[in-house]
Amino acid sequence: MSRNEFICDCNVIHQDKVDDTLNQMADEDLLNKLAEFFKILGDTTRTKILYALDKNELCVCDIANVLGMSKSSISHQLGTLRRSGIVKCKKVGKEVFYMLDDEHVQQVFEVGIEHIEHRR
Amino acid sequence: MSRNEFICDCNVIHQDKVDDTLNQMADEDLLNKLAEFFKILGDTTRTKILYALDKNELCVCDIANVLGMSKSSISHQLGTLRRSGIVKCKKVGKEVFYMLDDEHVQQVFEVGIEHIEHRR
DNA sequence: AAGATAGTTGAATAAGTACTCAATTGATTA
DNA sequence: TAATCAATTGAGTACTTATTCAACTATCTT
Repeated sequence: MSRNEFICDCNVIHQDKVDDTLNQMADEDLLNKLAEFFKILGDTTRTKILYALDKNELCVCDIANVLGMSKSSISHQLGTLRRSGIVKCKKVGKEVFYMLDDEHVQQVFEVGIEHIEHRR
Repeated sequence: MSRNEFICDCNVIHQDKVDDTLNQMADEDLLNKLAEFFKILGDTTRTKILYALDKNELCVCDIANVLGMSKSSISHQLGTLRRSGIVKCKKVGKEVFYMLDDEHVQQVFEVGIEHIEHRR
């Protein structure tokens, strides 16, 4: 009687493959953080902000103008990106300049674009 | 009077940087698809499914047992992954075996894991 | 000191979505 | 043919979240 019977609503069909997969699975914690990372990238507004910041350091108003959106919504999203360590900022007078804080974002974007262009 | 005044609720502070960024921005369509791709990856269940399928081809029950979740919820998520071209499947009798259909997923995962391990 | 401007923040709302449950399909077997 | 089992599907629900709006903070200018 495997542990799975209590957790899942179906039988184990290929116990060997299930066990092998379970042995190779990464930490629950790592997989959650991985999903969290992609969730942050998985929004049009945030994607555009990051793409823009890859080209230039920009203040909130600049970004709002590039995307054609309100300052407030951009600021909210920048907060999300900042809290997850993907962008950082420096304050200069009244203005706050944002920039990328993670070289992995560019890499992930490149692969993502390859995926899209390959699939059309 | 720039076009931005009509779209956005704030002034253009650095017109040169805004223009330069706009010139370098990717297609709206590409950026939407990019965000869509990451959104698919940005869910714990789907991340775990993809990680598991990277190790073995599995049927729906196998995956349900590996993740300790119901067959129905796994099937729903597999549908999402299939429709976005990230996994494919082959039917063998009553069983349906799923596998990755995109080498970019592994690459993106690798970079994502680097990002997480670097940042702790 | 007063006014203007950049940016942040919290609450409210509207839209999206992951999972459950129940019903159904499709293939195998008795 | 009936029963069984893997898998799919649609509706319903609970939860999350992106944007708006309004109020607020901080900094600069006059």
